[in-house]
Amino acid sequence: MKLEEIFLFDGVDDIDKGRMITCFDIQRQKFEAGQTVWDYDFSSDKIGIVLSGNVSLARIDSAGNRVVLENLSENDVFGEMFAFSDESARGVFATCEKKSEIAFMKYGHIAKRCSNACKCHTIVVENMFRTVTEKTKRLSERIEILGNRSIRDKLMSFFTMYSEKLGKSSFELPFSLSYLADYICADRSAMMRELRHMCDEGIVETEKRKITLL
Amino acid sequence: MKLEEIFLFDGVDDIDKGRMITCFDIQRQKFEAGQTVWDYDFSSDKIGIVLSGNVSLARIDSAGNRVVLENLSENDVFGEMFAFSDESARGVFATCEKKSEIAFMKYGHIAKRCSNACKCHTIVVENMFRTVTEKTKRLSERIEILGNRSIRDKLMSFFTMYSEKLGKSSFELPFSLSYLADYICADRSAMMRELRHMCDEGIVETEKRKITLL
DNA sequence: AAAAATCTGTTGCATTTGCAACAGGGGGAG
DNA sequence: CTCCCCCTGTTGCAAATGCAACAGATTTTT
Repeated sequence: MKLEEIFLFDGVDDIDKGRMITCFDIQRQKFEAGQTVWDYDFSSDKIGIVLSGNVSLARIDSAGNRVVLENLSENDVFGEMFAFSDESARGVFATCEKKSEIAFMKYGHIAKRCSNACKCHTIVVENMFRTVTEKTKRLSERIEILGNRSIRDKLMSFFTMYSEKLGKSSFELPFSLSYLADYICADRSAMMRELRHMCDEGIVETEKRKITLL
Repeated sequence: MKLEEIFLFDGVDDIDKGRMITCFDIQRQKFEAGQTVWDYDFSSDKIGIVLSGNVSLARIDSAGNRVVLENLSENDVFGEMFAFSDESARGVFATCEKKSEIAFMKYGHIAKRCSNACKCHTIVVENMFRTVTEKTKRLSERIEILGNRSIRDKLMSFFTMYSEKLGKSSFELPFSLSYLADYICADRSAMMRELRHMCDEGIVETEKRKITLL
């Protein structure tokens, strides 16, 4: 993806876009699948924007458990969480799932107006705000799902939300069942078992990744 | 709390503050404990800022389960999540825990520059951005905790995070054990039992709300 | 001061869940 | 084609969890 296409510059006219890209001092960097983009052990006010590929933000605790916080794809931002905080984000890692390219820039360039005080900065801040807000929504949805105490309720929450989003009671999962188990933070085999029970009871119908709510 | 003290206006000089408060058309409203501030069934681009008291944002699903998404106190914002979205936020309610006062304003006033194009608008947007970012962090932390599959791991995640935040290995919980059980989305009695086991194994020491990590 | 509400703490029991282990199928790489 | 990897699907078993129910302690309200 080109830097000009980053969501951050939506609504900014081409001439200003060019200026801002220079002014923001954006670094592009390519990563291989499995590579760690950076860990947050050293504080930094850099943020990353995914230009291509897939990046996942995860935390690994002292016991070695890995919890995926976010899955990021094209035009998603990460690192804003730590831009302000003085406390370090120990144990948080950004890892590339696929071959990916990422644009890095200092958060300060967005928040503070540059010395030129260009008008279009306002638009950029608004775009950034919109993205962070959407992220808040995604995280809240996830909490809503994880808040359920049984696997069945987690699945139903997820299915219902996804089905409402698509406006269809029958749909194909956008990812593998393995991934779904990770997303709802449950054991895969236990999830499969529960899915089977739900089928038996006539609550849903499943066939591979195709789910139908009854 | 006075409107002048809202985080949104941090860094804005007094004269501009006064202007903006007028320009933003902020409505103050008082609520009793237990009262519903609003439900998001009807879409709206209003956001709320808690001036005093406590407000909790929760979702109630079709089965009647209640999952608290956020607990808000003085100077916290809510509703930004739905300011952009066209899809309704069905089943999300903001409820006052205590007697509370809330300031309402249209999101549009923050994001778009007003016709006067006052310079200080930029500061306000930055403040808003900072708050939303902090919220993102809070939500991520919660996901990290809920991501653990056992109550023990949830507790350890929470205790470790909180203890690191305070820089002490011994601390008093900022809320009741009942509340803690809700926060980690576990059954209270099961949590108490697990807490006892952890004491027996010498991992922690507990006495009422006082926790000591060993 | 009495009454009500909330919080802490405990127990038994049925159910759910995680874990470990295995097997077949499909797709991509060499 | 063959090998390898990942995904789907299943099972037995031990352990963890939720649920319901109870009781004393503490706090708040009347």
